[in-house]
Amino acid sequence: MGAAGQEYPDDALGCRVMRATTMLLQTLREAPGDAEAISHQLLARAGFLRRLASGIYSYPPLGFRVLRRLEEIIREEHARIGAEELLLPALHPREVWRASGRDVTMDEVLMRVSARGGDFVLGPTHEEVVTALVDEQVSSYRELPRLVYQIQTKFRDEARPRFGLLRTREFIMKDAYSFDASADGMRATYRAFYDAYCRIFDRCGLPYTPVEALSGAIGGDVNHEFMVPSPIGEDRFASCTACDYAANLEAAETGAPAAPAGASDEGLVEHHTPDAPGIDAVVEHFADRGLTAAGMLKCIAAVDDDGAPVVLLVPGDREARLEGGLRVFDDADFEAHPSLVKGYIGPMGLRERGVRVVADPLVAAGGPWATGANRFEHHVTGATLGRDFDVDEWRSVAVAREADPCPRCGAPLDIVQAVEAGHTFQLGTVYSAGAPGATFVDEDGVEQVMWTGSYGIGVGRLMAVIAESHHDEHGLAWPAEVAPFAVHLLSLGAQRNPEVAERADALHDALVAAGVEVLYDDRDASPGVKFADADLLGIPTQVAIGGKGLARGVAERKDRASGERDEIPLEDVVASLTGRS
RNA sequence: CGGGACGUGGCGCAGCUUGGCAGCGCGCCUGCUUUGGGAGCAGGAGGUCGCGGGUUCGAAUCCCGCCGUCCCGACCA
Repeated sequence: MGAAGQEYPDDALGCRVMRATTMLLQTLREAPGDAEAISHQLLARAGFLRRLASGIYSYPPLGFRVLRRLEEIIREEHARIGAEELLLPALHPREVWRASGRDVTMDEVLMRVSARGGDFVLGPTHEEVVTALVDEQVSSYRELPRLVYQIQTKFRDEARPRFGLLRTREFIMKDAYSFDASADGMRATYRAFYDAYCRIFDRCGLPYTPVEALSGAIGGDVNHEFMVPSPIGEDRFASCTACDYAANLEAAETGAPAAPAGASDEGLVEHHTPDAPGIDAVVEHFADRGLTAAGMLKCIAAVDDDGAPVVLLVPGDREARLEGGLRVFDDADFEAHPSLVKGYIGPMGLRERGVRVVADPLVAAGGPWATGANRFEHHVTGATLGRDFDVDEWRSVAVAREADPCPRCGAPLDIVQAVEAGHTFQLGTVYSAGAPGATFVDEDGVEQVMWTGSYGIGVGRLMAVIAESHHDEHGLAWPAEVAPFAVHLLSLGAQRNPEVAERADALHDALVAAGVEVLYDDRDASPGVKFADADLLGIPTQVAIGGKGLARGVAERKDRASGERDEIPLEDVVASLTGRS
């Protein structure tokens, strides 16, 4: 055994605690009862994280090393596109959020703090702060573009933290922000970030799909989510089985449906349908006519950006997609528009009453329809497009389903459950033109507004997603680039065999000297315990030194991911692990 | 915020129905024996049974209130 307190050089992560006997690490045979997701169970069992409170986690050294690895990959790829790292305050004067209006729009997730200096917000994101910073320091087009990023803890008062690191109240986030002199510049910068993101996720060993997304509360136009398929995903996206079309289900369109059904001479008939405000109740009422939900026309009343009423039409067995700006009617809206009867809306005569009608193309392919009669407790059957009602605008507003046609090529769509691991936005001038604002003087001496983008990756979430997709029944199996150590060295039976201890100690020292990041399991534990823990921790390469191998002058090596084993002559171990064989 | 479940040593759980010395497995400490895929024996440490109140001679157990945690839903840069 090496002398206690012996000094070793710091490794690449600035850590010299590499012996299991001196590391703050406890593995658990059983997962904590509050861990549901497999990633959460394994990360907790292997000692990568500990829960302090709901959605708040500590990272013991092993987990911290994985975070540092992820950060290093992110730093390298950001450096490649010329982005500079900076650090921003976590504590923001509440006035900053009042000025941008997001104290209202993000009200529910803001964590507020009062202190002697006044009222503060724990930053959930930093667009306002960084925009103000760049505006102060940049005044000329000559200084643009500017690309900056931060890696730091952010806070959101999540309604429901879940699945371990997937959704937490305090989380480590990489956020980047870009400032350009023109829309074209912004688009070029966006492309650079998009490519950097692909490299980052590739290096993390993740199967990912960039999907088109809605922009949500952040605002802006073009944006992509980087999705990793997973059963714990909170999102779903549509993905074409033939071309590269992929979009979040909230944004996914579908192609034109099959040819319209043959003409029918069924007349429009009004029926008394007491106590049947929903699709299910109406279907039951007309059960003897063979009506199904697919034969009903679902009519959703909404209000658009300008406050004007819109009715969306989709088949009754479909969900309607409310695109940006549309808001479903509340009770006050129904009072303001008495011609739209809650629970009994039909498309007939709406245009005449100044209500815009937007229909999914599926509506043209079906019918005649059963639908609301615009009269309390009455529905109609036989409603036919062109005869009984018309449509102002045809648009894909039904939520896509498995096997729906792709909007680009018509091939069937897959629906995939996934985790959003990263998100890139072209913000345009949303923040730079408003408060706090960011402007510069162009080559003609005229003041212009900067064109901006923002680009986020949840670092803790990334760790969970990698664990989710890199494990087996024995434990974790980290991809090489993100593993906490490169090599897990196990001494077997060192207590009773001094030569094993000597050889293992010497090998540990030699590996450290050669710059190999090695975790040395020098505990006085049985071989079974060490093997089981090694498989649980998931360090890519395991090297075992034991009496059996020693007798033949070899160490045994196992590749954690594939399970493949081989033997290496002791004198060749360092060379083979450093790639110099 | 709505629905459901659960809070008992570091971790996993039993005990609660029917009130009567707080238990089991893992982990931890000491000793001996073991030793190539989560060893055995012996001894030991560690718990205000989530918190507060009530009922009772007596409450982990029954009643009331609160807090916390997880799951489903709503929400979600």
